[in-house]
Amino acid sequence: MGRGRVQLKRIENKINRQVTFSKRRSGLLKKAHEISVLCDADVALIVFSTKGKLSEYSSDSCMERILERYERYSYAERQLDASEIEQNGSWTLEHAKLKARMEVLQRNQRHYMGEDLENLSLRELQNLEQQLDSALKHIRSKRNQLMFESISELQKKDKALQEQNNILAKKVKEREKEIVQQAQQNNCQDSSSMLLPQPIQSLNTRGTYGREEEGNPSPAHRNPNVLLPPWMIRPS
Amino acid sequence: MGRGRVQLKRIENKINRQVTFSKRRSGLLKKAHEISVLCDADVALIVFSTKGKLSEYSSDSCMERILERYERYSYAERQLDASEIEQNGSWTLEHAKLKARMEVLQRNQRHYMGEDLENLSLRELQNLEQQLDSALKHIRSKRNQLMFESISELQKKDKALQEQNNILAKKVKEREKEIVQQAQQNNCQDSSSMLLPQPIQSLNTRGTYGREEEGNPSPAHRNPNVLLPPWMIRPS
DNA sequence: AACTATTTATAAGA
DNA sequence: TTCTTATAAATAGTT
Repeated sequence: MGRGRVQLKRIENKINRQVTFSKRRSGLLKKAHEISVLCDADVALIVFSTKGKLSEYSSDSCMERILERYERYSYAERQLDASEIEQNGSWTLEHAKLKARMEVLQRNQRHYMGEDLENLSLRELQNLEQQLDSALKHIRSKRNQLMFESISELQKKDKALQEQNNILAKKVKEREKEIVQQAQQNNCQDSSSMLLPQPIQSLNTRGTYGREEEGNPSPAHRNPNVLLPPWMIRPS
Repeated sequence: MGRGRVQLKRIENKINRQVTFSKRRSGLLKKAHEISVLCDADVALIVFSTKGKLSEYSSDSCMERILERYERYSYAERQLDASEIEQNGSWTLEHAKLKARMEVLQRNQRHYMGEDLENLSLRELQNLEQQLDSALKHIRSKRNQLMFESISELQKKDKALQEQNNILAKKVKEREKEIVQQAQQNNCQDSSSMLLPQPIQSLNTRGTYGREEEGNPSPAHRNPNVLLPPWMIRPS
């Protein structure tokens, strides 16, 4: 349907193939919907593009329901384990299905962990690779988000501690004055600077958390567990 | 498409509905096949008629394979069975355990796909990241292995074809000589170079498979299905 | 099942 | 990607 007759073979031009895919996919989905409505049929349609992108259509009842129906039907057709099922009662069927699905999940999981790749085709490997790649991106972005949140929280805490620190330092100075005055009153001047506290050093304000120069570790680095979250310690 | 416009609603006349179903079903199956071939897509189509009769189509890889692949994508598993289990007191402990394990697997799977990361701690995210990273390495190495195998196989084939090609070229030259001699014998010299064949151009030996320069496509590129495996065609 | 008048889908071009 | 348009294909109603 179009300006030229079309050969039923793979379209080699990539752009063309992509465009045709897009058009035909929407046509196919439309027709799947139409037959399901017009003829009251239950339809499930799953399409993976070359690049592995999924499109799906399912009529009224959801996809899983239709797929289950399909499994049931094809089970019945193949009459697998029919005897076993009848022997052990109806729940065994559910149990068997559960087991089968679990096996699928486990196999997938192994694939996600990069194991058990021997039986995969190049195509499947590529899909897996793409999926994992995008998953990694999500995970890394999530991790970064958590890290930034942690950083800004620490900075807030830092600021609060600074302020408290200043207040305390002032109080100490006042206390010192009182002592000095008392000492002068008692003619005894050798205790002058004994109680002067070292102000607590702050994190720098750029969120870089020390190590500005090698060989000159900041206090935060000498005592990393006090202020730094665990992920800050490893280079990763 | 037909002699009248059609409303997108259930056809009430039973006969009509059945006929339309039959026609449209075959159309739908055809189109599913076409898109799978033309656009190199993986398609699964399941249709249950009103009466419950099953029709199905699946591209190259078998139905089960595609459905598995689908399951990998769709993990929005219904937990309908949970209530069912409690209703039915006869469920064994083992079954419940199975169910629980499956949920764990499903959650893991979602994590492996970079989904549902909200409740993970930074530590967990890092573990996940490391695992996926190493999985990706395995997968990529496996893919490379497959690709190199394919390449060396193609190179072998290429070499063999080259040799055959040379032999044929020699034969043709000899044949040409004979013809020229005959022509000289007949005092007729205008057929001199008519049968000189073009030797078949080889793949280059570095395994780069043509397209060394744009605008000068190699013969392998003009006829990719002859020598190239599918993954060599896309740049991906 | 076949046959067509029409509608629809879509290939190619912009 | 989206729109347009000429044309191929699908199919509704009919035989």
